[in-house]
Amino acid sequence: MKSFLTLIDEYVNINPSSTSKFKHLVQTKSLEKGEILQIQGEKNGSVYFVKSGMLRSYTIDKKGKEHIFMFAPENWIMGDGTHSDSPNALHIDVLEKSEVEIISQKEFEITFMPLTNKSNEDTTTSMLKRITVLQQRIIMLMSASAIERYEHFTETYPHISQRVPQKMIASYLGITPEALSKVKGEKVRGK
Amino acid sequence: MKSFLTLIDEYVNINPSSTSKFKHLVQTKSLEKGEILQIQGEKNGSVYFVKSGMLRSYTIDKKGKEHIFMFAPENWIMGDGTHSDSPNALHIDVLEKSEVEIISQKEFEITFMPLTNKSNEDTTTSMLKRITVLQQRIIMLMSASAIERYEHFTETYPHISQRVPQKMIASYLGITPEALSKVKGEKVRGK
DNA sequence: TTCCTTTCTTAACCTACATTAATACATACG
DNA sequence: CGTATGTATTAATGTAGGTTAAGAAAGGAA
Repeated sequence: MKSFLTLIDEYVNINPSSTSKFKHLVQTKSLEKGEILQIQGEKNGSVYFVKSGMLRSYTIDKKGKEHIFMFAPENWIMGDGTHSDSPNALHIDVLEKSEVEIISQKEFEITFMPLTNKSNEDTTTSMLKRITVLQQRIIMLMSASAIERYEHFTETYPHISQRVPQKMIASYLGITPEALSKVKGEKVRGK
Repeated sequence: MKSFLTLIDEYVNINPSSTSKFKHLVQTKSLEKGEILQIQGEKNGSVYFVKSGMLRSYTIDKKGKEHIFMFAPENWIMGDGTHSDSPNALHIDVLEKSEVEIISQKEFEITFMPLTNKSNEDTTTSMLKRITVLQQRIIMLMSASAIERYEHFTETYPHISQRVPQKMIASYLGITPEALSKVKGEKVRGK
């Protein structure tokens, strides 16, 4: 995955006339662990390219329970997933001290995505990939047991599973930390 | 949602030079209930626009259990969701006698999607919508009980829930038909 | 280092949903 | 029409994972 500014540079090399038309859309920022970037239900959505560190997105349900939707370590893009004029579906916050590039969701959709569609096929392809990943997650949730989902997660995202607390992995998998600890123990011992 | 041929017509009106360059990509077909259109794991993926009737997609897990992924009634597009050169993630078959427009997934990605991106923003927007729907389904699976998911489904897709057998709704929700029958009964009586 | 907070584990008990099986009902078909 | 096949309901029993609670381990800050 390329950063926003990288994609803009590539585009500007091809269309030098538009030199600084795009760069001001993107803001580079340092973020501290614990910072809250956006709130579920509000409308100030942005899209983040993570240069270093890690972000996460999550929902809080009616019973007050937190469900992690995704993790975004370096070189990932994190966004709300909904359209820019509907309220945010997700909270987004910072898990590790991070460097990010930020663009408002509206500009991302209106200005940035059409631009990348012309200079390369990146955006469309990455949306297709995203859809595939979401599909697989749904299939997992419907058909696999807690321990199977855990093993799939650690195999698919080893770099993430080693960096976040286990209770967050549990939240991503849709189970409680106690249940995860239990099934892990059962597997190691008797299986 | 517009049919493939409608989108091609709109494009050809703007670019008359390309008149019959695209139409031969799309095949219109009548399908009988029970026909199997594609098999999980194979590589002959197509994308279907449903003019009438209904299709469904589903996986079969290791234990042989079927999990319905989505229903596609008239004016919906049904596809595998994966990239054209990876094996199909899903089975697709026919729930009701249907009329469909068919395009191979490869042509859909290479020829058709770029075309619609130029003539209108339809494809990108509809991919964003698709992502939103998948996200909501994941959140539902992680945070809502069986009866809550059932009610959400019947409210969101009343036209579908009245046309398919209840056991298929259960399969879509990720529970057994027996469990669905039970929670519905409990709700009607004591609540 | 020491204290404090967060995270992990274990265990007892509880609940939502799965499994199995029997019965009733509906639909299709020869 | 009657029989076969698919669908829905109900009930008995099983189980994965939730809840609660407490102690152990690990990490952070002064």
